[in-house]
Amino acid sequence: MDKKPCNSEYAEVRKGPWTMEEDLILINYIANHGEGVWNSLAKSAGNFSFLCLKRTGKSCRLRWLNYLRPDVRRGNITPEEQLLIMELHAKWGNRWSKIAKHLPGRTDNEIKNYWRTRIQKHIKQGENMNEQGSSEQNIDHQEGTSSQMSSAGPADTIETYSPTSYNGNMDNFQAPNFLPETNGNIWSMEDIWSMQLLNGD
DNA sequence: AACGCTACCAACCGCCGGATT
DNA sequence: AAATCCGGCGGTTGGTAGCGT
Repeated sequence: MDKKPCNSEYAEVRKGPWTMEEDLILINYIANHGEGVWNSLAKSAGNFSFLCLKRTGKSCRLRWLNYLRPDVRRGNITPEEQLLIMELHAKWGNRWSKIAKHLPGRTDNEIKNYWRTRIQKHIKQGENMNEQGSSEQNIDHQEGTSSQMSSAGPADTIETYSPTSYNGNMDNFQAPNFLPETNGNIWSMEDIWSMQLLNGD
């Protein structure tokens, strides 16, 4: 599938991390035209702005769904969410989007990452323990990996995004006086949305 | 202080299925 | 009915921050 773009305007397609400028273009476009029709979005968003959005529709969709959407919840998975993920995964397997629908604000990508990097790892560790028949001690694998897991859990892990420019208080937020040299990840969603508001949209 | 390792996350890739022509 | 287009999904990878030695 994934047909090759035949249009010359697609000759150069940008890849890699999104910049704040690109985020703004995308947010602006969706604010004005709504979600969906990603391919045409990708086409017209380039014309829509003085800046060109040389991204594929897929890339735009992914960026919006996983990061820019205002209702995306960021930060730690709560124990309740973790439990739910495990339950639903036991039920449905790797149907991440399906699972995500039961976790408001969480994206399939986030859940998938969470599963693969944490839960799956701990399950494997648990299996290894069992294989070794190790009764070495009741190292709490699974819940107990939870010594890590739950501590990696809600309370004490770092907020996913902690941009230097935003201290959590929008009143004190200072908009930059220029668009930073495309290191988009410096910016939090709050920054971007506030920029959006400043733009008057 | 420097280096190596690990964990985490954003983003890309390829495939699939539904919609449209 | 067949071909094409497009959005969605799951798997994988690359970059990097954080931590330990």
